[in-house]
Amino acid sequence: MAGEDIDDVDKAILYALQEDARNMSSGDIAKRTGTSDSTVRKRIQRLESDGVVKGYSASVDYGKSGYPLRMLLYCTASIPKRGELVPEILEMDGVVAVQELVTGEQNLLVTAVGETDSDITSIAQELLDMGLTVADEVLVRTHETTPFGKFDAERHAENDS
Amino acid sequence: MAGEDIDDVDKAILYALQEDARNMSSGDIAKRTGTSDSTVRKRIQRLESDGVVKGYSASVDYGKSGYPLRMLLYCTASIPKRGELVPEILEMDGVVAVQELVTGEQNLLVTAVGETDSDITSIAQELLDMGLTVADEVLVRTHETTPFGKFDAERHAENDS
DNA sequence: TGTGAAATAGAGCCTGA
DNA sequence: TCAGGCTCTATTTCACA
Repeated sequence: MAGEDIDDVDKAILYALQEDARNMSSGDIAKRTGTSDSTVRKRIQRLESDGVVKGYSASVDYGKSGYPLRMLLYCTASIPKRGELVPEILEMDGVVAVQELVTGEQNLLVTAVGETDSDITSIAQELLDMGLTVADEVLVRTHETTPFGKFDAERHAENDS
Repeated sequence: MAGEDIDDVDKAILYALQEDARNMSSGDIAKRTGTSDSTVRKRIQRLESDGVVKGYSASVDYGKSGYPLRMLLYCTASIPKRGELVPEILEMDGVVAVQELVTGEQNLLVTAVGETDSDITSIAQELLDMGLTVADEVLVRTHETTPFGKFDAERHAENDS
């Protein structure tokens, strides 16, 4: 019910918070949007309580912090139990992400980070112990993310009067 | 060269910043680590300049903000050009992540977000125009992330005096 | 590591659509 | 009635020693 009422100011806020969630002040965003800092702060609170903003996280280079291995583990779970398993998998030491995929097979994609192969195999073993099948493992060489472009007002400057 | 000198204080900082990069003050982290807030702030600056912390980003629920489609696009690129293409792909409107995979085939994994199918097919077309082959597309039902457990001092309380 | 100046966030109030 | 903007106070940050 808190869905589609995302206007251009909200998008600009979301984009700014994706660019730099820690150092971007409400005043900075206010300057971009032509509003006041208190308005931006209240908008952010609303976006948070509506669940549009789920949280703020530092992006860490795991390689530089001593954990050079990043792997994708493709798992198969029975359909009814798939969703219930996700929180448990997220608690596992070394798992940084879990995605439910809409495919017949290999419907859980687990991203694991570790220092050595044994860290990863340990996670794979835990997944097996939960009753999951680990169908494939792929090593990730690089991983880059970027703010969502459709929140960027600059790039979508077509329909403003 | 800025690699392995990550001590327990650094790990606690990294964990705290992954938990809540925006609202976690240096003082909060100082209380956890038994140091002072100015020490924490200087540590953070060092982690940032060393590239261990790559940035801070808001985690957005794209579904609730009007973009319910999240897809994984598995692409094949010739090995020599693969790395050079990544920045260009990240610039594409709707792409939120690109990963280089260490496999013979399907060695680029692009995560795209959109409102409708045509948003995604548009991205797929752009990838084709770059000379990439889109080998497979998978819809993502849910996507959850979590802080890296090995940075959590609580969970690894074995070798403290 | 600790201190003082500047900036930022949060709560309450007021205005206008 | 409610969202935007203003003001005041408590925190937080930054630069300095």
